[in-house]
Amino acid sequence: MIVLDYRDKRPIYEQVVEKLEHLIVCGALEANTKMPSVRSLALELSVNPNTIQRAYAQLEQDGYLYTIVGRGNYVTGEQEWKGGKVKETLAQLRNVLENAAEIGISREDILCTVQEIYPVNDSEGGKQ
Amino acid sequence: MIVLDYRDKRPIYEQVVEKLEHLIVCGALEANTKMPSVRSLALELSVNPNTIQRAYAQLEQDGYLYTIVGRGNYVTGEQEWKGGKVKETLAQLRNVLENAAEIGISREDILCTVQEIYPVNDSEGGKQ
DNA sequence: AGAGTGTATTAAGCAGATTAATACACCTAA
DNA sequence: TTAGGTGTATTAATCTGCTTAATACACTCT
Repeated sequence: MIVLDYRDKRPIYEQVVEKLEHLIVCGALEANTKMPSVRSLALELSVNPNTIQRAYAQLEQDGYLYTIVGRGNYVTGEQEWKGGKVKETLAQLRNVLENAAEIGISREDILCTVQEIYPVNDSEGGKQ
Repeated sequence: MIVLDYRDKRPIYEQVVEKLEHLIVCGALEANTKMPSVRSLALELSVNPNTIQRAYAQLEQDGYLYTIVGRGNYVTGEQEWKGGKVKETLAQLRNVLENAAEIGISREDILCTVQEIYPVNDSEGGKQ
């Protein structure tokens, strides 16, 4: 399901949180999908169950999973995390842009980078 | 010169690196300015000299300081770090934009945020 | 010579991450 | 009802990195 990077200096549980969050956010794991049990994922990653437990607890707190004791952990619907995630991402964007402005990166260079990720053809005006 | 945040969970030396880097990047510390000695800054921050030594070593490796043994640490010129910093910042920008696209943030919302940090009046066309 | 500088070393303490070994309550299916 | 899988909690031990502490040395300037 996921692969750990042992060169990464961060705690294992943080890596697990990050990778599972990505799978959920990008839609690879649909809402209400049953996650692997704490013990089975720990076995798969050759890691202690406590470490996975900690990762799942974090994901639940962040709104990406919900838990039914005795049954397992399940993926939440987009509405549970979408708002917070958008807010967080826009805050990160402002932060990076402020750093960029501080070291003199031009508005044109910024817009050029936006164009890389959000491509738009001149011919496709405002509507489609 | 700088103030530590004890709520911050990161190592002290990382905070020192970040804050001094900011002072250099934003121009508060001009090129060839003499930095406080390892011992004096340690005293000012109520921290061990080894911790400051580690921060200075990191800043030197990143091109923000140069060292003359027996004399002290000095701020480098912009050309020493500008290139790497620009590259790093644009890479961060691409990363955030990719995350934004993934969760469905619109191009318009992105451009609106850019406008916040890089304001431009309609009346001021291309030249001034 | 003396004071201030960067640098290096060693030892110790501390906090967080991780492992390990259990234990308990819950749910589900046989 | 029972057995197995589930989440959850607890305790102890180990490990790693951060930090402090106490030195020591070579260098530069006055």
